[in-house]
Amino acid sequence: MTSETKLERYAPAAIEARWQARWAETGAHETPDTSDRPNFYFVTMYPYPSGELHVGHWYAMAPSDCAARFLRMRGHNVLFPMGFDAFGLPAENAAIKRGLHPAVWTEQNMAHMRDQFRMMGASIDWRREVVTCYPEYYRWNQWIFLKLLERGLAYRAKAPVNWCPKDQTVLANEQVINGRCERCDTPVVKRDLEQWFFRITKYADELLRFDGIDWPERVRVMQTNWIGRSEGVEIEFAVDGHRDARIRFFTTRPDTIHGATFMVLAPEHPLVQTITIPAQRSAVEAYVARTRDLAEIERAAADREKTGVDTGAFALNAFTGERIPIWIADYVLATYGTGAIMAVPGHDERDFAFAERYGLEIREVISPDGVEHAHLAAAYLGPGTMVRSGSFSGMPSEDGKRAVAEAAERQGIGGPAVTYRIRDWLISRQRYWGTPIPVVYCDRDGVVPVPEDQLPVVLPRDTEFTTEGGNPLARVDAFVKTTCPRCDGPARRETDTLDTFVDSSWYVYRYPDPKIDTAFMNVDVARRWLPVARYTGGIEHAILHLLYARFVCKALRDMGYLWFDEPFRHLRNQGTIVFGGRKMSKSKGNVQPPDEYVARYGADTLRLFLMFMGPWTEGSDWDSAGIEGTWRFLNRVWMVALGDADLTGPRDVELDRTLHRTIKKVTEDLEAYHFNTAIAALMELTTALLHASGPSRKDGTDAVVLMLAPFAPHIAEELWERRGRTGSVHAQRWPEHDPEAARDREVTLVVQVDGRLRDRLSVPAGLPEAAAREAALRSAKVAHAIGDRPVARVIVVPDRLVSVVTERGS
RNA sequence: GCCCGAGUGGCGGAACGGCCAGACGCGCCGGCUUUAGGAGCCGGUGAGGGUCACUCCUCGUGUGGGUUCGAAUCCCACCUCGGGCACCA
Repeated sequence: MTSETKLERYAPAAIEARWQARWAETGAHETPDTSDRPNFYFVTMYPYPSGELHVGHWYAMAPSDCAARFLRMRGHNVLFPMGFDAFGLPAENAAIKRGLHPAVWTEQNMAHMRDQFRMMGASIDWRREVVTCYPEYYRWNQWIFLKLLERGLAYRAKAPVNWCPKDQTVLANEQVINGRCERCDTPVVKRDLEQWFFRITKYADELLRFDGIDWPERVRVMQTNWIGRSEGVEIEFAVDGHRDARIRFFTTRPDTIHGATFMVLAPEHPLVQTITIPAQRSAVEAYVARTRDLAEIERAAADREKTGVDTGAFALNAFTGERIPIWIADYVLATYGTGAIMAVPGHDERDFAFAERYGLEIREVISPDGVEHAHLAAAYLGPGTMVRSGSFSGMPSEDGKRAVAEAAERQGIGGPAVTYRIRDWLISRQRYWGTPIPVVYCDRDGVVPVPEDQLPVVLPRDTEFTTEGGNPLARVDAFVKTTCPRCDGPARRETDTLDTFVDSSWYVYRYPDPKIDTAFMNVDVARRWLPVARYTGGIEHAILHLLYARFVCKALRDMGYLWFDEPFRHLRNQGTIVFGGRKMSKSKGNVQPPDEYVARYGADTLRLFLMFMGPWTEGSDWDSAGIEGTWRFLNRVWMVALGDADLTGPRDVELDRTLHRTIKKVTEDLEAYHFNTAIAALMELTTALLHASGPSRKDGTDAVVLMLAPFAPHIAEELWERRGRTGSVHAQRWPEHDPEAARDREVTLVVQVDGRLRDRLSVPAGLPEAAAREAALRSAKVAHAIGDRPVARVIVVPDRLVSVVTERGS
């Protein structure tokens, strides 16, 4: 491909800077609220302002930008906003370490990251930026809290909660991963503390439904498992010698109730104190104390030997009439069900192990073969026939579930019940850099919400950040000491701040008009955009942000503030980008800065490379080795678009066919976020163009520049201009594929004999079956492969293959 | 332990409503160009075998079975890796 006039080289640095400046000047990415095109709200999860956009951020955001640009060219008025999840612990830790105020540190980071977004060429409408640490934003965070409080969806309660000793704060269950703090990996411990919660459990059933939203199966499964709905019955047994004491328990296996030979309470169960007999008191108290100090990971280790202590008390099994011992053990969790179980060692592995260790009775009440066995070597978990079960004996255990439940109901000691694994969302944090929870504590009036017209409760700027621990906010007297809004008497402000997941649970409602100061959302503008048509982000938020956002949406809907049931209509998660064996993350110290690659190859090449590495939803190992490939590709496009070629003459039907197939492929791939295969198709087309001439080359090249625009926005703009076209390439319509031009005239017919490929025939498309069969049998190679064996049958798949089966071969 | 997802050249990955395995790219090999380095361009590249020029043959998608004229693709079992949940009664 030599060209006589020397072609100027592709120099990305100058080109990218020039177009970024031009886009800023012309407001190219400022999306109007109304236009002649349908509105389309495309959001990618906003980042935490950790300091810089690393390759992991680019991996999340460049493809999202590509998808947004594609939808624009497809005729939508796309709003693609960005903001910062600006509250949170790292800012506070940086303050402690470097003596920089969290606000200053955060502001610096955001400034730098905005520049980096521009460098990436992201088509963000910055007029709509949302920053959660500004009072204009967190004021509405406080307002939402008050609304939830009004509606009984926020409450304060003392409960055993997760405490991270390193971060010196409590955590929500969702933020404890394998017994460790999600942020710092420190094992968490349980503490009994009075904290603020959001009543997410009230929406458990609705959160299990995903009607009308297009979300990945994986996320739906994760949320479903996390919510953990379990149907069974709740029954209560009386405690022998205690008139009023009843132990309620939940079970999914009422059919095994005649095998309940003892009961177990969680050590934290409120009845423990009441029922423990004097002789057992010291042993029980010691065990309770030991449990309290145990780290959650140790307690939760399923392989750990079961321990427990006898309370000395007895319950009365209402079905057998027996007195059964009541134990406490830490394998029963205070936070699930009622914190108490009927133990059926014959048919539950955990109860079996416990009974064996402490010599408690193991009784078979479900028999797989209907015969009573004297001894059980292990718990039998399957279905069978009820035995040793009084009047229920002989009944299939599946029927027994309902029969026992009904019997319990008749006796007035129980009934059907549903239990969930999900707990209410703990939203208090004992940290400074967050939204102050807008309540005060008054000696006379108790807990008093701050009136709406006194919002925001501003986070005081001046405080001391030390490593001493304790919430710095609690040390700011001017903040803490206040007057009660009700009685004007002296009062104390709440010094806990809101979990930052509260901030992110509603930020997408704020983007359409982030400046409105009379409401959390500008309804008139938001109606044109919401709900989010497409949302993208990391899979790590499957049961954190994505679950919380659904809950807050439903709660706001029920209060009349939203008109839809789900915040995100369509969701796709990019996979994780792994470097050095772990997820790329600043807190793990393995980030790859993009700067070096941008300086050397340009942002367009890096964007393209990240999208080309592999399927976006699968994630990838970061290995920059292949970046040369996308760089070369852009150079080839440059050459095709600007190099000399004879553009006169007849059309090239074959090239036109390649072109229209490529348009179809790239269009379909981009709809589905299959960036890697779309780029491969563009590479193929570009190579074909390099060797072509005539009007087909010209049209094909225009199409390549257009289709490249979402992937590599700068070079596409430059080539569009240099090729003498007017307007921005990004304002053009996406090319349409012509099915007629894409259609094959000739196809390759594969001929198999006894399953082996023996010949390929080039035949006209649409060849009738009989003719295809005949053509195949005429082939010398096929005849040779058949030999002297008789042909048993011939299968023809039109335009694809002919399969010949011989008698011996079949 | 339970529930998902995935195993394809030296590497990243294509093809998965059954039908030409390895698109595209990296790397590597050869050639052209260049004073040289670099860059670029052209060709080759799953393994093995063959009158290796053309045509050709055998094997080949984690392992072992199965269904089918035909399996990377469907079914069963197993192994390995990744992710989620994990004493949830």
